[in-house]
Amino acid sequence: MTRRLATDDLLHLEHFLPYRLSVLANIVSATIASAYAARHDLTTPEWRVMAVLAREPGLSAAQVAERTAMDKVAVSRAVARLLRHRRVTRRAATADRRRSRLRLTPAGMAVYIEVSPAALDYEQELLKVLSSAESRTLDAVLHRLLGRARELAADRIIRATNH
Amino acid sequence: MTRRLATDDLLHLEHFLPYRLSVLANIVSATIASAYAARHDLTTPEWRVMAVLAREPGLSAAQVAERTAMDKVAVSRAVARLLRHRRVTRRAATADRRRSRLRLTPAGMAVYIEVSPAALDYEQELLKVLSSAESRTLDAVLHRLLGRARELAADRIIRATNH
DNA sequence: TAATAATGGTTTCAATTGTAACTAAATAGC
DNA sequence: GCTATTTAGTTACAATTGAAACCATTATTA
Repeated sequence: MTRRLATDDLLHLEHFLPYRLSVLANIVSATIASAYAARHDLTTPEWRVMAVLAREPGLSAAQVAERTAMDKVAVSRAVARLLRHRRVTRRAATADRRRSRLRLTPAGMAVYIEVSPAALDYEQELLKVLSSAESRTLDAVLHRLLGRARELAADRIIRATNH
Repeated sequence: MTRRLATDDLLHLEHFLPYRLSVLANIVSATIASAYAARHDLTTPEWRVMAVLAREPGLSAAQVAERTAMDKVAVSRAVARLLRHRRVTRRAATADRRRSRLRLTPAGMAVYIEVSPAALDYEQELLKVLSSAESRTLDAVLHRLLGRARELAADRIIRATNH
């Protein structure tokens, strides 16, 4: 008994995981950005660069790119703005003079120390609607989904490259 | 016994939920887009508009915006492209001539019917790394997080407006 | 050790996106 | 019924982003 192809068999946007992830991530990022963007004249890429440099001073731009999942152009632009605002310093690495060593200035650290708790508060407010078991599951699930998403993305790239 | 403020107390990007959501959503969206963008000359906004029109023919642009979480400008641009490619039709609503009624053409439906299973396959591939219990939890958790994120975003807007 | 390739990072140019201003039609107030 | 508002959607302009070309330095290799 074959059925006609019905729209029910096809994709329903509201239930489609990629769409839901995208909407959630956008609203969350926009809300957080609205908290620091105006007050500190800080973009999301800058904020990410600062966050990794706070924990690992002396990283190069490429290392920052790795840790923030940004591309090198985005890092370059964020760093340029941070330099102009005297929030980071840059000097050439002694061994390899192509490579830079980036650090937060005290002023940069001060901004980070002020913004960071607000961001963490927001995260806590968001997680209030989950039980601690759900939070743990979410943590594990996101970790595994990200790994899987990277695998699938790599697959595609190989296929696309070999076209 | 008070401790000095350490970077451990501050935000660690890799563990920060908003950051992780953003990275995951981006890689997932980019992978899916790479599947249909080149093959069908279709952008993500167009794809979303098509997906809702497939299920609910005759929606207005504003209704499409609601259901896709896009703003009206993005919908307008996506619809303009879809009209040019003869993938949707538009006529004015009889009652209110400002309002449009949008429908997929057979050609538009054909594209949707071709792309849709590939997108659903991708979703299944992604979810393979989760148990069915985890999938169900994720579903519920995303639903609640989205509701909460909307509340928090609304809060901010009110505060921002009353500055 | 000269020539070539690879790497780190920046710049340029085009495409995408966001914000505000706008047009057209409908509704509300008087 | 005439003006003021609101709503639906588009357009214009600025800011952001992405892809490719680019410069400088280091590594490779013949």
